[in-house]
Amino acid sequence: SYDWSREISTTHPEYFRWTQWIFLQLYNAWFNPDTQKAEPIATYTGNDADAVRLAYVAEVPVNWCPELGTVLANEEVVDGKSEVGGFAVERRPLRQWMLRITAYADRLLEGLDALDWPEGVKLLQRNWIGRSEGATVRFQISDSEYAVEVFTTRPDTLFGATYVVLSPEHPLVAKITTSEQLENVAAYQKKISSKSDLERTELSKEKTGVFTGAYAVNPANGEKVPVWIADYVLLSYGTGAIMAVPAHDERDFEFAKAFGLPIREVVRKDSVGTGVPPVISPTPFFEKDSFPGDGVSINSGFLDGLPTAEAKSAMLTFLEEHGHGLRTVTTKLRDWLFSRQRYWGEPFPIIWEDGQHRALPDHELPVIQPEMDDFKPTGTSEPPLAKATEWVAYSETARRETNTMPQWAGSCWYYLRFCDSRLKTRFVGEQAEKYWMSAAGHGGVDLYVGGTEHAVLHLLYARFWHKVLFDLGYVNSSEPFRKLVNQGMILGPDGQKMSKSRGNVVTPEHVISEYGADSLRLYEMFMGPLEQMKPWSMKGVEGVYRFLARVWRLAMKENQEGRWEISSDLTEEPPTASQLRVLHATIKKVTEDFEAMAFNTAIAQLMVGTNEFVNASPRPVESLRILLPLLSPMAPHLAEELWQILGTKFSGFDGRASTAAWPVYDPKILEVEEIELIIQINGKLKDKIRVGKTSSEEDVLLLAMASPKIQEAVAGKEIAKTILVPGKLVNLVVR
RNA sequence: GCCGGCGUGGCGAAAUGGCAGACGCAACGGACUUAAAAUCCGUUAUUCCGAAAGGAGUGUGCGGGUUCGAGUCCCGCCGCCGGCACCA
Repeated sequence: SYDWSREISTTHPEYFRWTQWIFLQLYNAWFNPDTQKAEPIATYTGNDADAVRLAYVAEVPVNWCPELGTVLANEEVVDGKSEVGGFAVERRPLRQWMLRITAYADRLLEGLDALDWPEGVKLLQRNWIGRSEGATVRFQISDSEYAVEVFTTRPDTLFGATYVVLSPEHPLVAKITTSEQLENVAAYQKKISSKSDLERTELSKEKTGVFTGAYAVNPANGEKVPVWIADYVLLSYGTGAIMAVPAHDERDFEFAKAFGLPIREVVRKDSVGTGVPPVISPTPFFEKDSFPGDGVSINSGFLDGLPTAEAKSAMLTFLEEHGHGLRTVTTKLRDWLFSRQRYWGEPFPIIWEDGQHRALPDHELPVIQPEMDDFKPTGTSEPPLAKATEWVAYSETARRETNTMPQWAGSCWYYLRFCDSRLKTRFVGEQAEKYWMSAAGHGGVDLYVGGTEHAVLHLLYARFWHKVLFDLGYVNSSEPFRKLVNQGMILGPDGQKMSKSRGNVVTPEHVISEYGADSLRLYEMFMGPLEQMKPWSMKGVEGVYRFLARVWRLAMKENQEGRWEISSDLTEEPPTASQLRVLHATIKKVTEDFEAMAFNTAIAQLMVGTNEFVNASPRPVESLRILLPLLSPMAPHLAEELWQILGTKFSGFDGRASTAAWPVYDPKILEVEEIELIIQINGKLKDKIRVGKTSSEEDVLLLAMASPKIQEAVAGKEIAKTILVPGKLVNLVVR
């Protein structure tokens, strides 16, 4: 049941004052690469603190929709137009608040291993972080002061780099393009800039690009290779430039074929992993395919004969020794764009003065946005709060930050607030945090149930914030959510996702008014495994409704006047031996299934337990003392009501809630004198026998052989082997 | 294309490598009832043999394998669902 005294709202000032406070902890901290931890900014000894803060300001390109007057997320932009309304969206650089989540990439990755999360969700986070190891390699532009840096995971293929490609938006393009190519390059850039990211990736098949006229020097062999621009290279990943090795990269291969660029083989598949290069056979290849796999280096000078792994490290050593490159790790993860141009959302506790930002002191929190008649977008890139001029004017010379935080901010730490939701002096009490979040050695929330849609959003953001709070000593656990379970979606009766347009939506209100909340809850748990998607069925609800009615009639009987009263069949006589066994089997199964969150099978067993007593007359009241508490967590209204009613006549139904009387099973009751063994011949079931539970193996075998069916089956055959699994079966292998 | 999940009766589903289909729905038959609803009892994977009692065989998407024994473990396919997608 819920403890409503802990209810919180992330939009309440008493809550979001602490969201703002946590933001200030990020603002006042930096990530120390030596300790791999966040530390107070005071420990930073460099000369530009603003360049290392975990919360910082930067100019970044955003999806700006002039018509809607707001920035849109990538997901909200379709084919270069806004998803809502279909208005044009343009890329525009804006001054934004960013959170340095990339500093935590390695720890966010490593931390996943110890988490009890579905592998699928862990994988989504791993892919999202997208860590890859490789090298940045410097290519000097010939006859120029400039050099281009590329990132590659395959430094071993450097001898096969036959051209270089820059992203069309790369700043170097303007500097190195020759006058003859200027027009072509400009036209191509213009064409690309009008495309959204989505379009650029969707039309992914056809490779396009333009030669810049410039050449770069391959640092491995001194060769001059042409420099191109192409939209298959993304500015946002790596260095925004690549060395193209068409023989060993599918995309480079397609591009090279399209534009007639040279293809040079530098890796051969080795023969059976011996590391020895195969006898060079006539080059059969590059009619159709590149070879992106590992092998042995060829045509590569000092790398020749080395397997890929060794060739990589030899090349890295060479690059570092000669100042041509560095070992580098890149991630797909970008820093988190943390500001929005919206009225709602937590205002930043930040003041601007003389072009400098600074934190508000803690005692001025919470910062609450003013009441505004017109809180709509301004039509410019100015946030709506900029119109509240009185509020913005913090002092004669200082102005408030007018951006607000995104909707994710409040949910990044709410689980901590639940530990201590009313505390005024701290975001969570130290003792409360220790008590609730440090259980079972690991810490973090014991069990978190939610959908997969949060995999790389909320679940990643919250882990990031939690690790910062951990580093700064505010919490005791390094991870927020120790165990995660994804509940499956309930589909419409047609097996399709519920949606208004399909007309297959079933509302809980409708079900509750028809069958009651107990039936709704019980059916949802009975439908199937928690993690699984499953279709709704009204007939199924009726089934559990009938089951609950049976439980009711176990205790109650309708009298002549049509009123329900305690059934006269109920007796204090103890249950029969077989009834008692069913009851204790039910306790065992329900208790264990609850631990495993296998609610569907727990309910099935409760049905078995109930059915055992439906026709019993007299009916031992002990059955209800045991069954009601087991049912209570899933059908609390019914269980509690019966518990109270029976308490007026029988002992043992005391005033406490029925769940508090959770029974414990007695293993002795579950033991049986005789067990049924199955007898198989060559693994196929042939007969069953009953044997005493203490029977010796010899006795069991004799009994098995005595069975007429077995006699018949083995007649005239040789028994080659006998397998006896105690308490389970006898298997005779015959020939 | 890559990654992940899932394929078991008419349906939702059970099954530490050991009796496949628990439990529920639907269907059919019966009891109660003037009747219906409600309730209770029974049958219900499939093929074949048998008048019946009963018996024999086949079955967990497909094909192999490991094992005394495979729905379960391994290899290779097929299908459905979800996610990512020019990440160098």
